[in-house]
Amino acid sequence: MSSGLSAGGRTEDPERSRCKQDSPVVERRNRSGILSEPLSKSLKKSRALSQYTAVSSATSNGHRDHGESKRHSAKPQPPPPPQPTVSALTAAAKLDRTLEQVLEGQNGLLHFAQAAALLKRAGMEHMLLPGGMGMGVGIGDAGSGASDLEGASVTDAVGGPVDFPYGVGGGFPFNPGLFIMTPAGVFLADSALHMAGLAEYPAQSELASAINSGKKKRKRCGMCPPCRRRINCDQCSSCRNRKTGHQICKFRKCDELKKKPSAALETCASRPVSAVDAGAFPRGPSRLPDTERHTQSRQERLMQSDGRHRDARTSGQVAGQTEGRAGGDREGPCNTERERERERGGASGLRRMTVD
DNA sequence: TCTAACGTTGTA
DNA sequence: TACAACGTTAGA
Ligand SMILES: [Zn+2]
Ligand SMILES: [Zn+2]
Repeated sequence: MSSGLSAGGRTEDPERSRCKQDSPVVERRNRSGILSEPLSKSLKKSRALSQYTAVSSATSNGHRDHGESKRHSAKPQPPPPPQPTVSALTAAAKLDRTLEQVLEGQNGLLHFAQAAALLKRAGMEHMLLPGGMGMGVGIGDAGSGASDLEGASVTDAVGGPVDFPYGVGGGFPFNPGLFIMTPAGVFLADSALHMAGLAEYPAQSELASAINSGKKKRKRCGMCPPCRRRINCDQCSSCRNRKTGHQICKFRKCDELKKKPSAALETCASRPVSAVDAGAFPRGPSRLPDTERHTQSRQERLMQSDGRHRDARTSGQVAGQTEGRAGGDREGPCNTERERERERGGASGLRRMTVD
């Protein structure tokens, strides 16, 4: 099974083919560090996401037989681990995972820290706050929390908005939800600025506008379970069709991106992404209106049910070490909020700030 | 310039 | 409604 099958069906991806032939167990890592499973050759047809989802629990890791079982009756599992040979591989994978997880966690926390720092600074400048915003800016925290941040979102790591360690600064609650972190920069929700009395803070970037207007592509939030996942399942249609589909593995598709921009905005804007996860905010509609989301329904469900539960680590392929790579998607926070805000009222959704 | 991935569109 | 493919954006 694992080995040599060249792409099963359609065009074989160069990536896969080359790796596969080598060894069944070989981890195929691309420049980004994303691992691709040895795609089962058999997988020619794409299975519906629902299928992936459905089975996931059962197969967590050791159970699923390689591709065969999936094809047969068992449903294909999504990202379950490809356990090729396992032993050595596993060990290596573990190391990788740990590493990347740590990195990721740090990355996420870093964003928070950055955002917090920005806000803090801004607050000080504008409000003449005493300096002690009480937030040491969790960088330090990041370090500690990072380690276990694996599947959890940053928010989770910090305990949610309520527990946000950064504390309150000068009366300004550093609620993670107020920060919109994107690879392009850190944005502050309007509400955040208002709270801090910085509503007038300049800096709305063009980028924000562009994204809002839909001209720019949104980016992965980098914090949701799918984003955290570094392994390409190689089983989903996106993976199998990577060449022509140009889509990221369904299990790695950012939750935010799965939502329509407008929908995403609602979600994000209403409450912080992380906060949402944490359940800290009452948040109204966690679900987007059908009209708003297309892909979301199936994909989201899929990911939520599967993706969230089983992390990349579980899956077996560890993906990227530092995902620093690739074009396009580095981790960043969700910018969907902006869009949403914009729909609601204008472009004042977020303010972008720069950190020094 | 290449690759990864987002967004859109078309088809089943 | 979901999948597949294409075009385009974007980072390295
Ligand atoms: Zn996949
Ligand atoms: Zn995400």
